[in-house]
Amino acid sequence: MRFAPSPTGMFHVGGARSALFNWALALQQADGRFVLRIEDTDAARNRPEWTEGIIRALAWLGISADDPHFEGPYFQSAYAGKHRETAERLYKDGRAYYCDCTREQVQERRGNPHLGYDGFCRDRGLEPGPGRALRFRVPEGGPTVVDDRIRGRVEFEHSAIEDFVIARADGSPLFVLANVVDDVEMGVNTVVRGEEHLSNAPKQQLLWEALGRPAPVWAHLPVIVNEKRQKLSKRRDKVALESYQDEGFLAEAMVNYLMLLGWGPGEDREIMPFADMVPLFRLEDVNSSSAFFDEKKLRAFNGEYIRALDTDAFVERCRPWLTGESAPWPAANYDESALRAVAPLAQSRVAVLGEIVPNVDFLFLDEPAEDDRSWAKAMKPDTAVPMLEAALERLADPSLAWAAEPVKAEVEAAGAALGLKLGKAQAPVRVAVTGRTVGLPLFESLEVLGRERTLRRLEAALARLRAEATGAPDSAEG
RNA sequence: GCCCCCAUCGUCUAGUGGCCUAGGACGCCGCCCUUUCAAGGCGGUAACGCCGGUUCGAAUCCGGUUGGGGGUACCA
Repeated sequence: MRFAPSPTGMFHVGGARSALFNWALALQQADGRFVLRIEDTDAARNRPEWTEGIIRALAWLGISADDPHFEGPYFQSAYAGKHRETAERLYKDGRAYYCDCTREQVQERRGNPHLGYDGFCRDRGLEPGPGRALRFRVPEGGPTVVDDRIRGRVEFEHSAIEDFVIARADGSPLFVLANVVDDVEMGVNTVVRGEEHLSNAPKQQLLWEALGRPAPVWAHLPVIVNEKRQKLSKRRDKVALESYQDEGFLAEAMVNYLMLLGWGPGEDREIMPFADMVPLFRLEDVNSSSAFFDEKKLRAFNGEYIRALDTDAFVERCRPWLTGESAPWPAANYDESALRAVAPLAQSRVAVLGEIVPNVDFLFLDEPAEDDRSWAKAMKPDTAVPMLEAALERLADPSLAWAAEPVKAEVEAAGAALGLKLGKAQAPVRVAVTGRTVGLPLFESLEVLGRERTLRRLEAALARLRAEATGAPDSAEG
């Protein structure tokens, strides 16, 4: 097994799925190896942080460098000598030849920019030299048959494969060559990669044969597409694994979802830990049609995984959003015991961990969050003012035990006196205290918030309501 | 253009000639529960691209067609 990404951008979900499939296969055998090779030969487009990102992302998915099945990372750039050596050998064996044609010359001869190389230098016997690239001599007749574990036999007529370049004029190897040379060196026997590489397979198989090695087992995975059914692109689609991680997707959920893109454990099962999938995974069972990356379903999976956590684990995993830089409240305001008190209530309400923030911010913010739409919806002066006044009066009673049930009873009673059912009566109170019409169960929230802060917020809301009523009516909002 | 891949509900898929009046999941809709919102429960919506074959019988096999997609670099 091997996974050979190129560090030319943020690590994305397609690469993650390929890595996972490779990983599952490697784990199936005691001596299975998952070789991570960073293909960094395109110096202009590589950056060290991308490489670090790949390793970090793999670790997040559970593909850990600490595992004995993991090997690497190797860096392709370190094997340049071997690449050149192999290119030279291919030339000496007559399997490749030098060519000094420019792209313009080829096009001029063929008259069509889409037609490939015409073999002009095939028999010119050019020696190595400046301006001369090395081309592989594709055999004259017959096809190369790629035996793909997912797609079956795929035939490529040699007449349709041009004599492709394997080394640039400066001697540096191209992907097709470097990739094969490294795989040969590293003893890779199974290549599982995206469908976009299918057209490289016959060329690489020819190279393996030219080097006197049996070609590896090939498996070309269906591409992952966007809603327009185009291959996911780093430019236009949200594909970075890191962005999902930042939003609060659980690695377990991401892994589970990704494994289901093109494959399934069978028996109508979907939610399943990776470890249980490993023994069940078979390349032969992988689908060959492209799959849409459905974030809605990913979210549903994530919700399932979040709800399956126990409270401690849930709190633990929410911590980065609660105590990190992004938290909207002053760090000193954070109170873990308050959080723990409402955590079970929040757990079934968040689909991604990041959503914990708007659910609990009323506990840690000095003022409730400002949400104009909520205010406009719940704070209709004719009902909100009397309701808040009544609630305030009842809740201010020092003999009232400050707990969810008694508080609920008071608010309910205050509403009843005004002819409001609890559903209506609680709305202004909720907005006054939390800033929003939706959120955690209100009375449990008030219990945790405490009497003082609750009363203060009710007063503040009432004051604002009165100010708006007596203020400039022409500027009132609908 | 050329080469190659693909084709079941909106989406991910089950299905490998009769078990299919096509199953599951996400989504969507409705109902129940309910202090909001979720979660949960119950129910519903919705698909074999098309045309020919083969066969007693086709979502399943074959051919064609249409439609998607990938590749077509001295990128990876």
